[in-house]
Amino acid sequence: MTSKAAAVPDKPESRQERKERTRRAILDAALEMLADEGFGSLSLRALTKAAGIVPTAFYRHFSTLDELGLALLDESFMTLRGLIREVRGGDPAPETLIDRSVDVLSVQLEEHKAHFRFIGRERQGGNAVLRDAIRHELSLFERELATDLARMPGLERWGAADLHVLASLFVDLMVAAAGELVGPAADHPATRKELVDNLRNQARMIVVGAAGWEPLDR
Amino acid sequence: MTSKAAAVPDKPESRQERKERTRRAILDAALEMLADEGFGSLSLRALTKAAGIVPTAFYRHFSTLDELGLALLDESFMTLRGLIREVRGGDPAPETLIDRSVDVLSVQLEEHKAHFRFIGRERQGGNAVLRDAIRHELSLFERELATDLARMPGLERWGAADLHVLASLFVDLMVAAAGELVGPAADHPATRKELVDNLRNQARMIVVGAAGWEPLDR
DNA sequence: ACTTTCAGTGAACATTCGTACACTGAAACA
DNA sequence: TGTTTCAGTGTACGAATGTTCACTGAAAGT
Repeated sequence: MTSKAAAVPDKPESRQERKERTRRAILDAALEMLADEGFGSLSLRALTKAAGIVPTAFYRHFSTLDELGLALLDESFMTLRGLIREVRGGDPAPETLIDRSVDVLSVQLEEHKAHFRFIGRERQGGNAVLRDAIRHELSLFERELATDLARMPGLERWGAADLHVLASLFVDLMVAAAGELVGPAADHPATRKELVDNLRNQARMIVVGAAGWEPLDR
Repeated sequence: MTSKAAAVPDKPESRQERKERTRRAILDAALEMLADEGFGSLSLRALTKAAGIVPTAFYRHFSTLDELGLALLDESFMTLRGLIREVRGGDPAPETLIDRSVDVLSVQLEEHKAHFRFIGRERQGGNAVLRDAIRHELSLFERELATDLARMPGLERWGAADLHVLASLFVDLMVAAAGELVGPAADHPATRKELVDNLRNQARMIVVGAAGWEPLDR
């Protein structure tokens, strides 16, 4: 097919190019299979078959299944960090911040559905290594969010504990919303709109709470 | 051992008594194993071995593994409903309601850790049947919570949409907190106290938000 | 006292699993 | 040019999987 009909000479393929290509095939196959099953019940044989390689070839890229899981986590948290960066970029007008954040989340969630689904699944999943890694990364994410929030007008005098309360509320909200929006129910546009609208209102109610919040102790 | 040494005559065991006993053994074994793995990777052979029966005997109680999962869900949501009932009972003074709810949740969570862990795991787990069932039950739970909230002072004039926003916030918060509190990190008393304290503050911030909330449209 | 019911047994099955091992062939290197 | 490296192949293995079937023996029903 592509050998002669294609106009581009796609033949010359470096050795590490090819390796990287099958590595991606493995990662993509895993992400697709993880839509139907948990990481714990992921079969190496079925995975490699879906990736188009023979079972034993897997070990040329990962020495264990857990290593594959951690690689998937790296990818997934890359996109999660991209989310916060995209929200931060542009105008940081406090008024439009909620709408902007919800919109960005909605778009990124649709674009990298597999990554967020993976995080949401394995966050409470059976594998202890993945679970702890996700917990750690999410706490870093929350911390980063907290430092951002500290610069918001009206929150300058909040203590670390207050910021933690608010940031964890937002993270919990994001995780919960992501869990809903990656599900099959969110494919129906009207249902998806309801979910996003409710998410926006939830965020607003939390912001109202933050506005009326009197900082703890001290 | 128990045949002669025991003072109680534990011999006379009815047929359905015995059946119920092994059924419980299966359910308990499953709940224990589900602390380490997802339902999707639950092995029927390992399960029946843990329950003290031969693999094929499983089918005398459940015709499929999914049926076992649904039975576990029934149990788990029984305890969840017990939670809301216990909060409702006693004095419904709005002032102490948050502290009371958090305390009840903390105790019930410790007492029925396996049930809540099961719900939290399979909520985003691989099995579509369990996932949908949990989603449905949680939406019922949220609805029930919403009708309770509708009777609270200051919320009498809220619309269904407003109540949905607040109730879903509380449910998300409860699910998130449960996920943290069933983990091994919550075994350390100091860590657990931090988690519970933060949960209480999160609930308070939401309540402040609800107090300052102006109902949608109309 | 007999027959029936049925929870639990035990052997056997076809699959699927993860992994070890020796291999091939082309790219990278000398 | 000849040599080395190494991603991917193919076979083979023991272990574990879910499910079948005929069975046993004691409780339940007659």
